[in-house]
Amino acid sequence: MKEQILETYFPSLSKLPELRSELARISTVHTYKKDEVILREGQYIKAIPLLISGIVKVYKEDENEGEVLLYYLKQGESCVMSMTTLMKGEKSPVKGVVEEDAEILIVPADEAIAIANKYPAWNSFIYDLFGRKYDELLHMITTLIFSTNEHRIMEYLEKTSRAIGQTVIKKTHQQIAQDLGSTREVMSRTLKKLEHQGKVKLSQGSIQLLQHSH
Amino acid sequence: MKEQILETYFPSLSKLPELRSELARISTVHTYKKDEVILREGQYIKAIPLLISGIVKVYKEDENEGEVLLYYLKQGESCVMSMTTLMKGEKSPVKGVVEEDAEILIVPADEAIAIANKYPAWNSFIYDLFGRKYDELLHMITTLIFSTNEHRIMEYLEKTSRAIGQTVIKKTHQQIAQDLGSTREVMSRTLKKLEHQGKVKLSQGSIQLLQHSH
DNA sequence: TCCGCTGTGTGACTTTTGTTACAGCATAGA
DNA sequence: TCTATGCTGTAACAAAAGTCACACAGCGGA
Repeated sequence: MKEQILETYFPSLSKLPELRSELARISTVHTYKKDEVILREGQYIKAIPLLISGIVKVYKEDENEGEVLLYYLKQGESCVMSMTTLMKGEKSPVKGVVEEDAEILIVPADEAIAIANKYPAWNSFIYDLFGRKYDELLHMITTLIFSTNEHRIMEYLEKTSRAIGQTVIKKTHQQIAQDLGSTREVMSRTLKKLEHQGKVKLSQGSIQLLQHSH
Repeated sequence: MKEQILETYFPSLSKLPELRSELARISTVHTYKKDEVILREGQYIKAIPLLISGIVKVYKEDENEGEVLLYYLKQGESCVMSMTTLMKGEKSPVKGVVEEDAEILIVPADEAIAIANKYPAWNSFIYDLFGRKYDELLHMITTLIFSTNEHRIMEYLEKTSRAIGQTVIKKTHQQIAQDLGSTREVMSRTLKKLEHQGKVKLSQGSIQLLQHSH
């Protein structure tokens, strides 16, 4: 059954039957509810999570100020920071919160290291994921430097829409402000502007994305 | 001689004599002059660079606007993006420019993949580096979101000072503006402010760092 | 020494973002 | 149906960052 899950959601880890069955043997499936914190900043990594279903939000906290949404983790993904942090024996620099009820395949830390040392395919999997998330961060940086808030909010809405697989995003302006490290008033003002431009439709507690910017 | 270099600058890749001699065998040493572009955005990765000496600046370009300095690469480091990008067969999302004349150990792409598949230590090395650079990006993001320009410039000066190993930074306000994706006037104004605070001393074409912010 | 180029300083203004303060709206539950 | 509470809209102001215009300083070559 776990082999079947790996086969379906983690094809790159399943090509080698040996790796697949070893992963199936050492991992356990857990389910988490919305808003559960599965990874705390400053905590040592005890396991590598492989997402089967649901969505996990990954945040970076700032010492004194607030926190920012970095990206979402979806089906077939894992928290890349976990792997590198684990290898270095350091504490997690990020926080993971369940956004949509999630089923997660948990691979214990020491077993994950053994796997990494034994199977090249595991490293390829991690490299691939790492590259993708790294790209997202790079894109975030250029947006922060070269774009306006307006553009940034549109990208946030698009990213969120893509993650949840629908155009209606059930979030308050306050929540969006928190995810972006800004304030409610600025969000309200900017969203109104976007509505006038016909890009979104606003209602209580939700926003419908009408047009994609790119 | 290359074994000696690995031994000295890449100890984690030298513990296993077998890996060390294999790396020595397949790699070649090249020297690059200041301002040489050793890695272009949009280019396929042909080799993994391991820095022996000198400094390489890594930039991310924005489609329409400018480019931003992401971080410096120093002795004992490598361009992490190269490895993940290489594994995925994609094009480089960043640009690498020599800041101080550099000696670089070049490991050809296909050989690097073979090494990664064969030696766990190589992957540990990459994970470690990746984690460090990822952290730098995360820090950059929180600075962009939660701090002022003033703070950001201080961090830039400190980072640069650390990289070159001295407190006098030979850069014009224009160059700094480019590295940060801002404008010369804003840099001049802010630097003047920092000088009044006694944090830096300004002269033509160079800035002396007097105090560290943290 | 003088000229010219590059680099720097700065005032005045615009745009963008954040802050304060408050009013009105929507919805769930009494 | 009414009301409390949370969500949204918006004006007015403040602060930060970017833009424009121009003066002048420093340095290197003719």
